[in-house]
Amino acid sequence: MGERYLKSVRLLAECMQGFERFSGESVRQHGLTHAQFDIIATLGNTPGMSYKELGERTLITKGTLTGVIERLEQKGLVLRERSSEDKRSFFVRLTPAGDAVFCDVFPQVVAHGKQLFSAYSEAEFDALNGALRLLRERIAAGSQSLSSPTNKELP
Amino acid sequence: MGERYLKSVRLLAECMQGFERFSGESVRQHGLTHAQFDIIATLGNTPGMSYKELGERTLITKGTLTGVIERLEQKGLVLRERSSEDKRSFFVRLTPAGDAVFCDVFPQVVAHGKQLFSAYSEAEFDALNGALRLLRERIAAGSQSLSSPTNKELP
DNA sequence: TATTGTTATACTCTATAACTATA
DNA sequence: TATAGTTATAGAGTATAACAATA
Repeated sequence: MGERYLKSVRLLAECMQGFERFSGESVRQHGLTHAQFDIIATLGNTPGMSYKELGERTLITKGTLTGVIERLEQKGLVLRERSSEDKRSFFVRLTPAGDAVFCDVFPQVVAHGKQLFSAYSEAEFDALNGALRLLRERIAAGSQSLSSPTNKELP
Repeated sequence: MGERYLKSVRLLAECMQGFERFSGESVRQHGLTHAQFDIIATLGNTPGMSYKELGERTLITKGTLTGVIERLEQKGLVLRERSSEDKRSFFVRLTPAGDAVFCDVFPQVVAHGKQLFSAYSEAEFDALNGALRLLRERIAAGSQSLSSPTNKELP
């Protein structure tokens, strides 16, 4: 079938995979797994967040998250504090050491990325970011209509 | 700190993650893991390929690949044949059952995708695909200068 | 009753390295 | 020697479900 958007999806996957080829090596060299770096990168440049929010952002389910955070805590990279508002909830944030790793690992990813994007013009940046921003919007809109079970597809 | 392309990378990751939110559920409902679906999707609509090529395309290392293929073989979804040219090498391809799964799982991913892209205009498609195609090219060019000269070209 | 996070189970993936059999 | 794939190992991620404490 002429499912045209399949090409978009495949392109997206190929680009993401290509980028992971870059970043994966740097991440592993720092003794971090993909899931662990996912957490570090999500917490980086934020004041911290709850397990729930962290799980939603990283697509890591709560049962798994407990273990991943535990290992990062043992490495001294993250900190857990009970929320004062909701005593069921934890607030997770990077320690100074965790922030140092974030700042240390990311430039390495960035160094590859810089090389990758060095040939980009202003216009090409705008085109890429514009296209991705639109896609992200549509994905977000689609997620909403899917998560509510009563919502059927539109004509 | 004006690393502008970091925004592109983040957008790319968010889009990919958003799409995985869609596809992940369908894939798991069919009893496939992410890695297994990765193999199925890579073998789909191809005459088959060697472990080596499969590993390069999916970023799954050879030691892991043995196990993943083994499980897919036990499920009757893939077939391994010794290459007649190079007797060290195997040729892996989907069985009819595997192809059925590919055709069965993919439309479900596609059904979500179709809804997602239903609001896309011709121009928006062109913009997205053009931007992604350029990015893929640049990533490929960057990869060559970094690691092995494995040249992958798609039509 | 619903939600946040923990624990338990069983399995899969992962990196790495040593191994075989071809080349 | 080099390459394609296997095996072994130890650790980590994963889905799922039952559970505790809190809301």
